[in-house]
Amino acid sequence: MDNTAENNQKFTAEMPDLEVLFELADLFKVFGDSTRIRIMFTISENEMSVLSIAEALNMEQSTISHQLRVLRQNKLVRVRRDGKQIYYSLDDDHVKKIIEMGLDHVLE
Amino acid sequence: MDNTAENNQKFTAEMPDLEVLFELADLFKVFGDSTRIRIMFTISENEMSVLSIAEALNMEQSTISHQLRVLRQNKLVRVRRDGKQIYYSLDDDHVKKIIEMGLDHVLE
DNA sequence: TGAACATATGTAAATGTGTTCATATGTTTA
DNA sequence: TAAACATATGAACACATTTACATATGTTCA
Repeated sequence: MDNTAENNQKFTAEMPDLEVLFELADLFKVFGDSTRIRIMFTISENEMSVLSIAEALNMEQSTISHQLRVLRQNKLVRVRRDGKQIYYSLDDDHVKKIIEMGLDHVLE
Repeated sequence: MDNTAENNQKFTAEMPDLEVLFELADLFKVFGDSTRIRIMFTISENEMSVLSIAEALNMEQSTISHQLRVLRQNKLVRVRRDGKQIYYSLDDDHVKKIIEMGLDHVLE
């Protein structure tokens, strides 16, 4: 059984509970903002402090902080404090894969 | 080179142009609404008419029609007219895979 | 052709979201 | 401890989104 068939089988099972569908939509909502997408790209290779991210994207520190909170709440980033700075990085390869699937669709 | 490494390489390449990032965010925005997610599940196995979808989800016909337009504009559904009815189905396995990746994250 | 049916669309109301400004919280170091 | 710095948070505004209602458009068939 190849990967595609496996995926199809999984997908075409019964529709998940409404609650799960809401969670799913909420997850995608997080990816549905260009600032958050840019943050995710920015911290995809190396962890970065909040100010560095803000500078890299040329946006307000508070804007980035607000959006990092959304990413945090949805468990999409890892957080590490070192002295005054707080470093953010992407949580796992899962996140990258979701973005890649989207990129594939957009770029085709 | 295994699949994961391949994906990482693709992902960690330079950040795409701003324009692409906007498109990417717009794509995910489409997945970020529970009504549209439910529609996508509903038509994932068999094509369905607009009214059937509306009945299946117990929502107004116009609501479904509005959301189907969003899905259409983003090339996520296929459309086929047969007489008075218009049948919608998911466009490709791409779409299913994006949803599955999301489900994996939500269900873990 | 006209009535009946299926779908699409315009509009308006309610709700949600992103950003900024001001400020609070937490950490370091002089 | 106080000043300086990094980050987080509350509030307000502008803007976007979802939905429902009313109605237009398009198709069939009597």
